[in-house]
Amino acid sequence: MNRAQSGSADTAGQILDAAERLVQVNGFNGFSYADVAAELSLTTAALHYHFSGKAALGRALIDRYAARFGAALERIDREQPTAPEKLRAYATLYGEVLREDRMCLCGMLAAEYQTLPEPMQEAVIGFFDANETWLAWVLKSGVEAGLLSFTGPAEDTARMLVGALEGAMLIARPYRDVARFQATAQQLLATLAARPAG
Amino acid sequence: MNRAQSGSADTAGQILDAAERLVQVNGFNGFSYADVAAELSLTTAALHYHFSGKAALGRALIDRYAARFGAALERIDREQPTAPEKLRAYATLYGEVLREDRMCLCGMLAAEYQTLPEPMQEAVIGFFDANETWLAWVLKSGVEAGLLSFTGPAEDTARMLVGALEGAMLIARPYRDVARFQATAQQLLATLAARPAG
DNA sequence: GTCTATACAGCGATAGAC
DNA sequence: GTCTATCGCTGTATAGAC
Repeated sequence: MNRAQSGSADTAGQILDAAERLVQVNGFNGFSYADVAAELSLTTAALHYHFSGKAALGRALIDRYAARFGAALERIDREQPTAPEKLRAYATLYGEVLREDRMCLCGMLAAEYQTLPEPMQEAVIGFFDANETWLAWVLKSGVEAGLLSFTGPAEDTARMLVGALEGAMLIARPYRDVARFQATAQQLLATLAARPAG
Repeated sequence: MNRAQSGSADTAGQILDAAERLVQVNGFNGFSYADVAAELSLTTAALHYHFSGKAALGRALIDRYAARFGAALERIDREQPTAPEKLRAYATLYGEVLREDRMCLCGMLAAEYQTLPEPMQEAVIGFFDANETWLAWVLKSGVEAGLLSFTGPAEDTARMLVGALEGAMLIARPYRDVARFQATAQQLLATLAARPAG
């Protein structure tokens, strides 16, 4: 199980694995069917058997990525009891992606958004919406438990967190410096910690 | 003066204006010499007279953008007396770019970093370094004046700010929602405000 | 399910006329 | 300083054999 992260066995899965890595590193406009085919020692014609075109492949990429991310969030909910711990685990998800010299798939696609086919645009928005919804829920529960504190609606802080983490990845990657990301993540989370009541 | 922002008169400047907009919207891998030529009713051959190739054009793009940004920072230093006001003006710079449905040029190029020719990579890093240096200086002066407060080195908070603002732009653009960016910016700045001594 | 072969559009770039 | 014309390459995609 969870083969998606360690490499898929079937051809369609292998195509998705290779394409995913290529998009996360080079962008959707920076990779080609030929790149994927070469990596799997296939021809581009074989790729077209599994995915009708680049747009369909791209959409499948986001759908699988979003599903995997959703599963990771459920796992965090199960394993991390408190809101601050959930947030820390959430930031760690980003850090793990960055450690492989990748950008978040949807962060990369957000940059290229204007050039994407509409089915992909739709799925990118869905990814961010899901993240913000989950984060807002965590933030609210953290406030109720007296473990987090911030001003304004939880939704705003959720959006701030998604944006800040994506941006920290975006900038850290050219520097090839994961510590740069970690420092920002830690700083953001510290900001949300509830100060002892006085 | 400052013709760069309102449209250049000479051909080279017009090419830079058109290419800049195209890169900020579609990315470096999402625009072509043909796009720029069409927009100016020129041929791609004419473009090659002014810029030897796409790499040279890209480098010139960043250099001009960075110079303009540097000038904007100097202007902020002149016109905004206090650190919090400087930071607010800094965030406004980002907001103005976003209002034109553009991504920060170097934020966009950071996403495409791995596919960029080396002279462009170098210039992108230089842009972020300059921003962080300026921000760190502003943050330090704000702390000394008792107007800002944060924990850890000013350099870390400077990096956090650049990343968070770039990320907020990145995400706000697909939603075509400038308010989404403004909310994050405001939240970040509020975080840095010095709490009245008690 | 994968191949060979190929079509066709787009790309960056150059030569040489004007 | 801009044009026409063209080259070589890469891109996505398809037809049809195996």
